[in-house]
Amino acid sequence: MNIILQPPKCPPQDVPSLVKRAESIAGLSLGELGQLAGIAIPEHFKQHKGFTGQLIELWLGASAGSTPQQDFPELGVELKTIPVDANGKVLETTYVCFAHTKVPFGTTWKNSSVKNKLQQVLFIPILGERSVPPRNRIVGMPKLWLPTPEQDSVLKQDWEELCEMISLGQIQKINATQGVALHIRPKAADGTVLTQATGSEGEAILTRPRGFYLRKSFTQTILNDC
DNA sequence: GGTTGATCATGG
DNA sequence: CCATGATCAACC
Repeated sequence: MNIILQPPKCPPQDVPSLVKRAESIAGLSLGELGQLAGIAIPEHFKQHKGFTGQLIELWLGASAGSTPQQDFPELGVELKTIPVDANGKVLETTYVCFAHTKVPFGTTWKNSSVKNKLQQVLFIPILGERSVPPRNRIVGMPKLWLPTPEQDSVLKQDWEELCEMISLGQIQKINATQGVALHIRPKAADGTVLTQATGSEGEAILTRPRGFYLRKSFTQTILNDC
């Protein structure tokens, strides 16, 4: 009666089959998925922070760890795993993409990488708090999300405000308290990594690389709206 | 307890 | 160094 599951060898041909694949692994633990795929699960994620995402990518047939940029370019779908607790509460913010420390001329919300990434997202909740060993964390039911006009508007406002500060040379003043749904935080291997930016007088400065992240409250409303 | 800022691994 | 995948842990 048991169906022997194994990771697909090719990318899904359309969005419904992608969702179907995601649904087929819902309810299984990372340990089970690892075992079926012949992959060992780390005891903790202290040094393997991207492990869950890569395991799910494998099981859904995304380009295996090689060429990033988009998970399913043909489908226009971005894949995001998101840790939740037993009550479905979102435990972490969600990384969206790198934040340019210099805003290229002509960049608008419509052609921004943030909007591009968030056009269509398949969220896969992973049930398990930090106290739960990774192998015992359970894959939840996937949720395919397309921003509503209201959500798009909120994201657009946050993005425009943050980009305006960057272009005005105020990047040093940006912190993660800004933004209703979208905020900017450091994103680097460690504190020594620096990148080029523009200072308040228009001069070239070096600053920490940043990334755009979705607030927990925002992703929470997405997951709740089923 | 929840958020912000720091950090880890990997590939190009 | 940039960008992918995120979680850790200090701090308020």
